[in-house]
Amino acid sequence: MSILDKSRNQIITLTADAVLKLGVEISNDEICIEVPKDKTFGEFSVNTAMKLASKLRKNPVQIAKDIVQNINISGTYIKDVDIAGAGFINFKLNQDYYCDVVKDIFDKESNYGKCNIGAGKTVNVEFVSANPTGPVHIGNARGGAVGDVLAEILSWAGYEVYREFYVNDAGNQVEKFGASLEARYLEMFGKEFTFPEDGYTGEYIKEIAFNYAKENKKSLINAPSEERRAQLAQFGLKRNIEDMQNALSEYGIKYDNWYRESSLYENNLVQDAIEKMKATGYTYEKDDALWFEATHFGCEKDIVLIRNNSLPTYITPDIAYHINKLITRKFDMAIDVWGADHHGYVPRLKSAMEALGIDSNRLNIILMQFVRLIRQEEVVRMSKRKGEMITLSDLVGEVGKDAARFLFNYYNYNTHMDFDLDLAVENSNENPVFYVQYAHARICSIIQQCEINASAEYDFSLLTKEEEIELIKILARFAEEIQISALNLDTSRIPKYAVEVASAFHTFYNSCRVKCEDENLMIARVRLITSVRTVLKNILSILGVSAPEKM
RNA sequence: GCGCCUGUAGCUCAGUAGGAUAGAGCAACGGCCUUCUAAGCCGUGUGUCCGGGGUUCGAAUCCCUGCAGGCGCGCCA
Repeated sequence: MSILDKSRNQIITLTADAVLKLGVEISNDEICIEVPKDKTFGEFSVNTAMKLASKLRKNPVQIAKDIVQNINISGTYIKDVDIAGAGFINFKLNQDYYCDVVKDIFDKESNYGKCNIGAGKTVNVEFVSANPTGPVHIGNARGGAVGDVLAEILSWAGYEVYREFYVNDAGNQVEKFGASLEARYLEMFGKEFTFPEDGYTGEYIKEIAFNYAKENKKSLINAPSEERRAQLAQFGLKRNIEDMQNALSEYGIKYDNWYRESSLYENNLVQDAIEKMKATGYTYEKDDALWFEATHFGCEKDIVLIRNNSLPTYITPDIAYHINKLITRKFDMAIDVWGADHHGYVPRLKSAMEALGIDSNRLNIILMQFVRLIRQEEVVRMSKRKGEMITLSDLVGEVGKDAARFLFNYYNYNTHMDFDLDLAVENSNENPVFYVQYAHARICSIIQQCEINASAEYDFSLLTKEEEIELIKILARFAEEIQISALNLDTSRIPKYAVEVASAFHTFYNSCRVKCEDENLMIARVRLITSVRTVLKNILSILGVSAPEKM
């Protein structure tokens, strides 16, 4: 338990006990602790008196007075209790609290910030899952940054986390991919060809066809079309998947597993899923197709599972995949990170889970809003059809993984964000990632120059200046930030918190000298900034952003 | 037409499971380096929280409704 939680629990206990003495029994959950906006009110406040007002038919201020009279703060982190406003009871913390926070950071070090709300639970985080018919593009870059950091946050929150990439290496898109490659292949040899409708038009298709010809002596020109397409598609998929793996690896993402859609077919899991769906009784045949009665589960329309050409639609292997995640592999929770354009698909997949008797709350879908790229103050237009797009590799090459990962996580996934390429490369102060890294580098430099003995006695009660206290207060919140982020599946709090920590440090730096005459004070302050460094380092590692010691 | 997301300062965004006087950064202006990294700090101004109703001690936050933008509503994925 964090020191912050300890202090909160004390406040809850003190309040509940005091209320009990008034002859009213309330549960601890009913006591709601808040942080007052105005610092002069103290660190925490409780609105219990106001809540009890109607029940006791008394003035909230009078109730607050009665409560406060019954509070005994001895032996706690509380220094002072006050009443203000409409009946808020305000608590101030004592120096022991601040000392213990710094000590706690020292003890836990690289584990400081962890919490255990997910202890004993497993979670599968599936993200990016870009189509292997082309490179990882910029839209996936946001999902990659968010998915990876979300996985890391959950891991810090105590979950056992498994990162997965779902490779769509089967089905319609792969057919089109093969047909597109075939056309380019034939074109290259001056043969007659027809380019498929809705085919892939990017330059990379030509490159793949060219490379195939270069690496394979055996010509496909006279092979049957079916074989030719299959050969080219398999070759292209292998290439593309390797490229995606490299690009994502440069982006700092390592998956535990690349799950192949094709393996669902190979292992008969798609057929199994169809049987399971049929067994629910919510399927029927119409127009030579197999339908799932999704309307029964609140969807607007029923869904086709198997087309009249006897091939499954996209959702069918996806149902099989989620059965595999939630039943076969028994993950307590599955998180899918998708683009916002898939939102209509969410209720369909969930309704299939419900039909199968799986609690659909175990499936959490994060919908990323789209990213617009801005260059020279103009929106960069991209067209997937024409193959004009900026890839993840382009982005990492242009702005670096640190800036990209930090900025994508800086905004909540629900916001339609603009990514300004010029700004991200500019090492300016408008770029929060540099602000945070700079704080880290600055601390490293100071610590190096102070050379204190590691076993030196330290006295944190010397850390009483306003800037020191403010800094410690913020450091104390780390585990709570992780917890809230994990509960809300929201990564954006963490980079914002990083900026807050950095800012409090810079303010401290400008008003308190670390390397100073008073040796005891110096030792205490070196310890303090070392704990700031620990927190920054831990945050940056969660974000997958480097923590430079020099800048 | 129906559904989901969004609407807060000139710009980009916070606003913690309704709380006290709605906040940061950037941009603008003015200060701070003979001493630990000025990629930094300090100070100054800004609001129809999209509009309109409602719920209550109290609403940017919850409900209803209107407006604007994005996205979806395939036997595509």
